[in-house]
Amino acid sequence: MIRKKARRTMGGETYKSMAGQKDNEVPAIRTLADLARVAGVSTGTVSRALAGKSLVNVETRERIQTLAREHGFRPNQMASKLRSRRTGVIGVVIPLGHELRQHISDPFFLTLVGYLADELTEGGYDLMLSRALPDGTSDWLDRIAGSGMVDGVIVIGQSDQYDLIEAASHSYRPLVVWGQHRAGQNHCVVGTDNAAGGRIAVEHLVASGATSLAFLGDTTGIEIADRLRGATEAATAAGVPIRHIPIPLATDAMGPEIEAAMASQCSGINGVVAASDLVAMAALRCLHQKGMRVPEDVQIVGFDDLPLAAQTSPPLTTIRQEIAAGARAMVERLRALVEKEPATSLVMAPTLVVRQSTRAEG
Amino acid sequence: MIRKKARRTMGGETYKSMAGQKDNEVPAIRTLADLARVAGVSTGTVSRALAGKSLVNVETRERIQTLAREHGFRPNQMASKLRSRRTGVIGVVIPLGHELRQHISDPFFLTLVGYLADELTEGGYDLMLSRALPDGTSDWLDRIAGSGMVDGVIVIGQSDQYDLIEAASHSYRPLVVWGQHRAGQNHCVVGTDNAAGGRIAVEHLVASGATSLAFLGDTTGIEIADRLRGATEAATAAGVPIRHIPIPLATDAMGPEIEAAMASQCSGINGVVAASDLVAMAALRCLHQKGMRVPEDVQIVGFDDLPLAAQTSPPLTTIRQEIAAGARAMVERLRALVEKEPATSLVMAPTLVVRQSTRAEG
DNA sequence: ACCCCTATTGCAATCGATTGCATAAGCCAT
DNA sequence: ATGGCTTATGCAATCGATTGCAATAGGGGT
Repeated sequence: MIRKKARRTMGGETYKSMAGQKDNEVPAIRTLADLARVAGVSTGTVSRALAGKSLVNVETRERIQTLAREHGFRPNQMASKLRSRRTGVIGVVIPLGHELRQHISDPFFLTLVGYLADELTEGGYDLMLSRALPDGTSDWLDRIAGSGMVDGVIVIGQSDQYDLIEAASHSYRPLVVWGQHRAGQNHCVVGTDNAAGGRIAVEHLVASGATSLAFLGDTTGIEIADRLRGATEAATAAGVPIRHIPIPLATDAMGPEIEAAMASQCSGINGVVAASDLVAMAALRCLHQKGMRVPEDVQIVGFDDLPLAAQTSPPLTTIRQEIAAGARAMVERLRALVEKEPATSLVMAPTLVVRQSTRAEG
Repeated sequence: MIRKKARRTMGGETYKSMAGQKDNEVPAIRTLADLARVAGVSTGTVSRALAGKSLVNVETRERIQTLAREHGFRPNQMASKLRSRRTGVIGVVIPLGHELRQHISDPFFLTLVGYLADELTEGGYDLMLSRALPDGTSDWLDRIAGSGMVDGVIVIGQSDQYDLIEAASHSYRPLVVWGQHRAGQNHCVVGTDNAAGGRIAVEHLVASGATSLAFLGDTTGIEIADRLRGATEAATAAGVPIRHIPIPLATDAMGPEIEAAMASQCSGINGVVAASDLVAMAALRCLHQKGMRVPEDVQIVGFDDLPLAAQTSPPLTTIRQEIAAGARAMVERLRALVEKEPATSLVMAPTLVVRQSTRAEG
């Protein structure tokens, strides 16, 4: 045990004294103080020079900047952020509340993450990605928000954590959520009018001849529940029957379940509203295997308009969510909140993108 | 000017004194010192107690931990990381060297990011996501590696930055790259044997009756170039002609270009090796529109085996890359490197996944 | 009764950059 | 020549947690 202890200590020492000297002949400049010594000025001046402040002499500033570049010096961010009380990092969290099987690699989430990464990088922020598995303790949001590591938090999808998010938003301000808006809610949300999306989908199906509908998708997530609500309303208004088939949204488990569900419950259905493009794709494939033609025998409308919706055969008619615009809006709002300014929620109108998985209207 | 200065100072003060008091009646405990005062001990003891060290009395430790939980106190990570010289953050970078149009939301990258997020979170690390647009200055890797914000860096895809990565690996150790392995390289890489993948694809196509082949995909990325090389070797060995059609891999621009390319160059082709599943999907759709049947008229083999490869119609025969296993391997290796232990590169064997876009062999 | 030892706890230096304030130098006007 | 002003720089406190070392108290052995 003593030996182990000794070894560890020595290891630490070795690390410290050798760090950065392996491939550099020069003594390696690691801190502001090092650079200050080389430049013959104080650390304060170096700090100001590197920050490009006008307080320092132009000549001095450039000399120091050149020196820093030559030595590949970059100030330690940890120290900087500690002192300036600003991290320049935004936390992006995906709560996986219902359906633990729904992996973080869900295409919709990842597409949104991609756009967020672009927007945040553009604005000089870094992006810290976390997945949260809410358990009983329910401190997943506090943990990341209160860690002192991030200036603000973006939550992608409310899952079944709506109440917790709403509660957290009262004490933690720089918080923007992708999801469903409810009247009177406190937290700033950006999302799509899901009910309208469901309605539009059904109206399109009815207009192009569908007479017996199904809604495919589990409605634990409140966004999905709202899509079903809109779809049901429109179906009722049109006098067309609609059946709800709550298959899970998890990518990997979708295949078998959808086949079982469709085999047993879908006889006579000629119009399908899918909770997402992925569900629609699974349905497409399932129908194809059963020898049903799309859109001749059954019409399908997806939801999301992911890039790959245009790549299926037939290409998918779908309800488009403006993911890129949404990402931009979220970052704008979060920045406002970080600056202590107010921000209002945004509910975007969904649009129908007609491709070839439905017939022409009329 | 004086007024402005004064205002700024006051603003700062206000922020400081009011922070965290908005929704809390209690004076809010923000620092170790605050908690120490409440608990009647020193900050050192609190620090040790929260870290769960055995040095402190069990009783005291539990009292402090309870107190911390009650007040929702969480130590400031910036300070902690500064002192302990360990950030617990891994940087994940996607260099977009060739093809700036290739968005960060490329499904393959994002799938890998998803798995990495899972693996890293599991291991107690956070993940900082960056996209890098290498320009002339070429310091994108140093910038993130030397920022002091991360313990290590994972680079997803070498793009056309192989030399820069190789160079950086000499001075920056905790670095693991997803991509192509070259003999004698210094940086630790995890990836697939791309040449073997190309070879397998061609062998399968030939075995199932293809007599005139095409390879679809731009080969600026060295991984893709290697796939083409393997494919060409196998075609030559089998005495079957193969044509290279360098369409770009960018998702959005793929549609039109692939159609133009296939229209002009693909007459007589009955076997296609795609550089990725996405390219394969585009080809699939294109052929479908032209009335060609897959696999009866043309057979297609994709590359990657993304989850959605099973969802196309017909489902895609493809060369599988072990993305999940790769992510795990990368994290394992990175952890070793962070601990100053050696790590060796890993080249995984690709496997053929036969679905319905190719005919039965023999 | 005295000394040694161990289990706890406090003290203060430290990580590295930032920034308010003080200081110094240079310049102009009186 | 002196005071006022601008510009440039240095000094030292500060951000908040960690940790080596010192100090204290209580327990046991002789």
